[in-house]
Amino acid sequence: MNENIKVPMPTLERLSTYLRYLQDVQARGVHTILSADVERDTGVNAAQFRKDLSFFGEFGKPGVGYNVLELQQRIARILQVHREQPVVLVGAGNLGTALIGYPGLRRHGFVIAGVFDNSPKKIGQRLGEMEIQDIQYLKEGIVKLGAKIGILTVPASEAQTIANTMVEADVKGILNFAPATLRLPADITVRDVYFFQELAVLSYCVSRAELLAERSE
Amino acid sequence: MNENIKVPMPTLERLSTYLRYLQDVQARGVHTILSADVERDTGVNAAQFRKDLSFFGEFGKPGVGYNVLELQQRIARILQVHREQPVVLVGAGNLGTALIGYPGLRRHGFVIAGVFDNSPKKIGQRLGEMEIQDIQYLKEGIVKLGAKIGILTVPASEAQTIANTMVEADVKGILNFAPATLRLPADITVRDVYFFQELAVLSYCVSRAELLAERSE
DNA sequence: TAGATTGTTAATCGATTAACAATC
DNA sequence: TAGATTGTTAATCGATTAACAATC
Repeated sequence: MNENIKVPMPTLERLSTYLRYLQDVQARGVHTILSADVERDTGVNAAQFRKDLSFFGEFGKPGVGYNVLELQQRIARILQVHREQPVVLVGAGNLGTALIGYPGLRRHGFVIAGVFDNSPKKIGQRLGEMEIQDIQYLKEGIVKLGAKIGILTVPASEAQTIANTMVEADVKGILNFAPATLRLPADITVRDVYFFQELAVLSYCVSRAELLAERSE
Repeated sequence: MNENIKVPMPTLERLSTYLRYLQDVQARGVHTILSADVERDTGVNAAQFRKDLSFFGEFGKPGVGYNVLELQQRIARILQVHREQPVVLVGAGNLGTALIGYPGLRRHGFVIAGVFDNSPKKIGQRLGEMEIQDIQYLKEGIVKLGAKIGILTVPASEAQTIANTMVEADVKGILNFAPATLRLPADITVRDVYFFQELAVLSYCVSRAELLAERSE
């Protein structure tokens, strides 16, 4: 392991898969797992799993395997999901509302601590336990909450401006649901979730599968 | 170009980015673009863009560039999003409801043609223009609609069973929002959308950025 | 034609996986 | 100790990008 090594993004993405898997096996009362188990149950190659972990230290015992609870706790700590973390959400439309109502986020340590919108109709209304705030106060609001992560569920046309405000308020990571390419400083991490892209990929693969099926008839 | 060549997944994923970009520039009244424009505006390397397209044929004129409208139409056709396509949704919870209310999907050709749930409370209720149907009739429903794409917004514990039913009904692609690893035949395409993973990656990157910031203080 | 940009080949880069020495 | 599995190195595989001949 090396403190300063750059961790590949695919490795980072797999960490949460491992975490989920560890929670599953723990719920089943299993205390020790092997990298071979991970491969069998998640589809991730066993060497891949060991290599991924090696970026962060040593986690297993040769000849024995991995302690489920310990591995779980250490991965949670690496991802900083071992404690609650305030997150700000901008855009109280359908999707934003769904995310607030999604219990999975809080269960994983992400607390939506503030909700903002620009619609006079929505401002002041309650949404779950929160009151929708005027986007005009976004910057102060984020600073006060100390949120370093923002969720963007606004129309594409507003995404860049709001993202800029978030960055001014010292947000360092943005989960972007708006179908827009955000231009932000290099030290800001952006994750795009783009439903149309997912469906378009499916659409391509499905049509290709049908083509191949026809051909073999 | 070669009819039988396997298109890399990253290429496929970028196609919808290109499509979005082309719609943007078309709305601005631009008729021709260069691969260099794509790089400037989307961040995708110009050679990457040209290489991606080369899997599907020739699209531009050397010395001139690409016709926006033509390129748009041809990519839409490759992705099979040039015409409406029925999609079935299972799980009428918060997220499912949000997706049904999301106008972006229909605008891109994906019509949610059937909604299913297992909750007696929900079955029979209206949701948008549709009535929530009993999941018991899922298989027949999918066959009747002719849906080849399914959206799964159910709890993880039910995901595998429902996915199996979808496949029995000849669904070929599944957009899976359930935090579960689906085990399906190799010819079925699955795209996982996993919010916690996205947030966990952000969480890691944010904490790392803060670490580096502290060190340089 | 001269200038410009494509499509494609070749070089580079990075991620995955196989193999094995270290170690429990 | 013998057997088993890890952590890590080396080999493979695939994707990105630079370079350039083809072509408008």
